[in-house]
Amino acid sequence: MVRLTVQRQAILDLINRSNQHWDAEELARCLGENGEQLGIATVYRGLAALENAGLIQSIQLADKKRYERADKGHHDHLVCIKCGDIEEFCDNKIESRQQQVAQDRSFQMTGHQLLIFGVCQSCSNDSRESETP
Amino acid sequence: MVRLTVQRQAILDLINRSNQHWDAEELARCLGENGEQLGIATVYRGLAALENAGLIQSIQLADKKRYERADKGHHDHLVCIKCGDIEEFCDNKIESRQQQVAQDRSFQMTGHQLLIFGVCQSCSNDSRESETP
DNA sequence: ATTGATATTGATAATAGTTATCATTCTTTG
DNA sequence: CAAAGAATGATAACTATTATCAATATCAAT
Ligand SMILES: [Mn+2]
Ligand SMILES: [Mn+2]
Ligand SMILES: [Zn+2]
Ligand SMILES: [Zn+2]
Repeated sequence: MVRLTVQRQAILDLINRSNQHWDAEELARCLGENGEQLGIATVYRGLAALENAGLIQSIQLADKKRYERADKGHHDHLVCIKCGDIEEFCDNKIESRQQQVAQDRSFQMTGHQLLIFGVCQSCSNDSRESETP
Repeated sequence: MVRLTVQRQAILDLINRSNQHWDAEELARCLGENGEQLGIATVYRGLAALENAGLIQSIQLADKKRYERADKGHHDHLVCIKCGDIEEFCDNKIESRQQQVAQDRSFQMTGHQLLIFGVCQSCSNDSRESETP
């Protein structure tokens, strides 16, 4: 299993204390600001190790990977194309239909990722305000 | 609307004649081998322009974007983690549940992407053969 | 505790996919 | 035809991530 070095523990603690979806750079910066400065390569390796161990989870966005706490369990995401905000949801009907789809094709599913893109509530309020009525 | 230059027409034709999920590099190489050599930047720009116009569609994988015919309409994908093979499916129950999830949160959905990862049938056959029984 | 094997770190080079720049070459429009 | 507007292609630049490698740290016996 993973060796929980001070560096990895720092990464894990920060992620577990928060509710965000962190990218490697943000994480390194935040740790640095809190006196826990670690090399960017160590952050990438630490994140990979922690994810392998199931201690954190991630989502792959178009440009970068983002990590979050694993104790929330599996869920999927709504991504706002205006502000980048990420909301979460889990729909059991969707989850079970996916199993079915895979089974129907003799495809041994190991995982999945569902991203819903669009405009979040707060962003659509913002644009409504600035309309010419 | 898009200007259908000879370069873009070549890209579009190749995609429309095939059933694959092309990345920019593959496309450029294949065109080059068929006497339609175009700069890689032109390929990237052409793909973006054609997609904007709705003439092709794409999926964003972890490492790169892959393009395919648009006339098949929307569908989602099963990606084999062994051989990279990409299968397609469309499940109306999943599609409608997504609408519901978005609506419930006042999230204005503009699109989505569902990737199911796992081992395809042919790859799981392969590994069964090489087992010690 | 000492030693030797193994794993981790951090600085930095390298890689991969993609976008930006810019001079040149089409197209379109008046 | 001439000016304005796009598109092209070579290549530089950029971003996220991985590879390299020497220096440390940790582990597992002796
Ligand atoms: Mn999440
Ligand atoms: Mn497809
Ligand atoms: Zn938003
Ligand atoms: Zn396969």
